[in-house]
Formats: sequence, structure tokens, C-alpha cells
Amino acid sequence: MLDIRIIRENPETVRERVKARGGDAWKLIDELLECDEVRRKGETEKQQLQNERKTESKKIGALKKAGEDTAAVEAAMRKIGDQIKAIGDKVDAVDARQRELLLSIPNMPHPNCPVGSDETANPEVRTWGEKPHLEAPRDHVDLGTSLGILDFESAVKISGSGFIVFRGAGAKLERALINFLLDLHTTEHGYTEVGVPFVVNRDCMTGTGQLPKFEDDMYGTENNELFLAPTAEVPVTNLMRDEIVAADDLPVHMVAYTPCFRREAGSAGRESKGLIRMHQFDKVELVKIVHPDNSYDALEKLTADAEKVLQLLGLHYRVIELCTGDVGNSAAKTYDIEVWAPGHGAYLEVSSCSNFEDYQARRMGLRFKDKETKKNVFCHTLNGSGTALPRLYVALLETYQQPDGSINIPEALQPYFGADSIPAKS
RNA sequence: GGAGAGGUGGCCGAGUGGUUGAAGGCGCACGCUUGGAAAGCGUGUGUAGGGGAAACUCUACCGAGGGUUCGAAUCCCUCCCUCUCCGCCA
Repeated sequence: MLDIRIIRENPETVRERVKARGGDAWKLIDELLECDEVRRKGETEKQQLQNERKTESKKIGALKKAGEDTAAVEAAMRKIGDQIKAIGDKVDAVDARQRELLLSIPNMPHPNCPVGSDETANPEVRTWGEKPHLEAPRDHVDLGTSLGILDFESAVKISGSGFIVFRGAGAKLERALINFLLDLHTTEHGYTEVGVPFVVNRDCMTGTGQLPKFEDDMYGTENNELFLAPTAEVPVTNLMRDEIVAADDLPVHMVAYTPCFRREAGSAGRESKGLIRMHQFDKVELVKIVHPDNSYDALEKLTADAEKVLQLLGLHYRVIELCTGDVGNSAAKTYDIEVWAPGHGAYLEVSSCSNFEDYQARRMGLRFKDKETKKNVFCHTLNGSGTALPRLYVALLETYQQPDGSINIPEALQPYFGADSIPAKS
């Protein structure tokens, strides 16, 4: 959520920066400013009437004690009460609309965010490693089903398309990866592990920005207003919702493993083959709550923490920066990390690292007490996958496949997996 | 799921229709006092929004949302949460 004061004071700047995203959201700003003016005028008017009622009503008690007739005053107050009610209703309606508009307007991309209309305009920031030289590499679906570790057919029977059943060494590999990632970030990068509910309420989903705009993409339970978390970002960041933290308690660095649930409606084909796009997938998520002065340094470090995963696993990747037309609704700046999948001959996004500045913090009322001014100031929030599991899994199988169909396990993972390879089926 | 008891500031806690401008205490901050410290004394101590150049000021907020009333922390309704007991249960 953007700061209404900033919008009020610099409408042109805000409009331009929101407009850089493409889409129509910038058009809402005029209506927003109109609401703001009507609301403030109404509030002042209402307050004056409330003041009058409060002062006069107080006298009634004293008058009654003195045995005087208060019918006239009461009638006058009743009239003021009606006026207050009428103005209040109007103000409430406008206020609700203003909030709705504010929740719908996306964040402003950072001024240095590369301008572009879609993902083709995302500049590459850096690459690491090289594409492995493989003769006729097989893809993970072929490899995984041949080895009997990935069972797509059973998943369809249980839940439908977009789900996976891991078997034997395949299940253990998934579990090994989760433990490897959590240990790496807690012991090497200074994050504190949290275990959180996978089901969250509407306030959480609004706080991090999934709602109101993306309700159709989420699995929800209609009756009790709970949602399956689409990412650990939601429950983890919302741990801090409605908190005023001491400045000394910043930064907060948290890491969590959770499954993630997404409807991902309408996608099919090569982009979603096998494990690449799932309705349920595992992810280890990094979340940072920081002082506004440090948030861009924190983003660089967070991205490096995620990259470390791929470096330790020896997987070639590239980092790209999302342009104004591709950066997510709540984010001001985002790096995507894309791992090379030889079997697909494509880079796959395994991590998206974003600085939301105070956009999420304002939605969820997450502040810290500034030492000098003693004021409550909105924190900056960041998160990034560290990393998503399925595409990491894909890259591992496809990168470390051997001519006989077996899979070598990178050294860093061996202590967790308990073996140096997944042997081919005889 | 059932029954009962509760939910008031950073914390404890008073308060069942009108100086509540939320008592009192604790904590915290600053000051006085002191050789230094403790004790003691004094002052201050929330959030959001509106108005104002500012000093400042107004309004709202006693779990949440509605209602009754000239006036609600206080009365009524709905919901949420916590505790105790019962039921169910990995």
C-alpha cells in the first residue's frame, strides 16, 4: 500500500512510476485523490459536530441533577446525532473506497528499475558456472519416471494434474534438499528457522499483497475464510503484522520450509511440463524485516544467499533483474535467479528476490520505533526463495544425469542424501 | 463440539449510563537529591486520523463489529480469542 500523503503531495510522480508497470492501475489515482479530499472534508465536519454534542450532552447530566427541563437540549442533540450519523455514513463509505483503491494500486518500481513492458526486457545481471556438456540430455520426466522416483500417474489419481508423488530415493532427495537448504541458511547465513501454519487467514493474505487482487489464484476454503498459503512469505512475514518493534531488534532474518499451493489456472505445455509448474510444491523461503536505510543492501545479500545454494550444488545459473513491466505488484525491485536445466534446454526460475520497501509493512502495520524521532516508522520487508524445490530438483536430475540413466549427487548434498548417486534401474 | 469464567494502556489493576480529561500501582525516560549508588521526590510516558506555518488543537480507540441513548469502557446483539472442566482425537 502506498502512502496517501505521498500520493497527495506528488500525484504526478506516483502516477508516472505506477504507469511504468503497464496496466491501468495508474488511472485509479484520480479517484483516490478525490476520495481523499471528500473524506477529509467530511471528517472535519463530523468532528466539529461531535465536539458540540460531547460538550452539550455533558451539561444535560448537570441540568437533570438541578431538576431542570432538558427536553429542548435533548431534541437539539438528537438532531446533531442524526447529522453526525449521515455524515459518518458518507465518510465511512468514501473511506472504504479509498482503502480499496489503495490496496489495489501496486507498488512503485524503484526509480532505477529497468523500463520495459514484459519479461523480454529483463536485463541479465550476472551468470555463474557454465552449461554442462551433455550428449543428448534427457529431461527430468524421462529420467525420473525411468528411475521410479517420480510418479506423475499416481498423483493424478490422488489429486489431479499439477501434483507429484515422490517414491523411494526420489522422496528422500526432496527431504534431503529441504534439510540442506534450511541448514545452509541457518548456520551459514544467519537466518532463524520458523515453522509456520500452511493455512492462513484473510488478513495475512491482504498484508503481503496476495489479496484483494489475486484471490482467484489461491486455494481458499469458502466458509471459514482460510487460504492455503501460496508461499511461506505470507505466514512468515505476517508473524510481524501489527507489531511495533524496537529499532535494536532489526534486522529480523527468518527462513521457513513450507509447501506452497497455487491454482496456476490456464497454463499448460512445455512451460509447465513435469515438475516445472505445480499446484503444490515445496519451497524454502527467506524473509527479512529491515530498517529502511538498509533494505537495498539487504536485497543484494539475500540474493547472494539464494545463489549460494546453486553454487554449492554446482548448478549453472543466471541472475536477471525484472523490468518495470514484469516486477510483481508489491515489489519495488526484484532479482530472479534462473537455473539451467539441460534436459529442457532452458533457464528455470528457482528464486525471486524482492524488496517491497514499506508497501507490505504499511498494509500490515509493521513498524519500528525510531530512536531519534521516537516516531513509529514502517519497516522494509524483503523475501526470496532459497530456493523453490521442484525446479532445483529438475536441474539436479538433468545436470547430473549419467549415460546409464543414474544420477550423481553433488558432494554438498551427500551427507543429507546418504549416498553419492541414485543408481539406474537394472 | 458442550458448559462456565474472562478480554481495560508496555505490564498489573479499579471502574455497571454523565468532571473518565481511564483511578491507583509497576515499568520506562528525564530531572532533583547523593562522594557514588539505592531509596525518596518531581515531571513525563499509547495509537490512528483531521485542522494548523508552528506552538498547539480536535476526533476516535477499553477484544472486533453492530445496536439502544441527548450521552456507552459501562446496557443489548453477533462474532473472535484466552482460561477451567467435559467430550472427541494424531
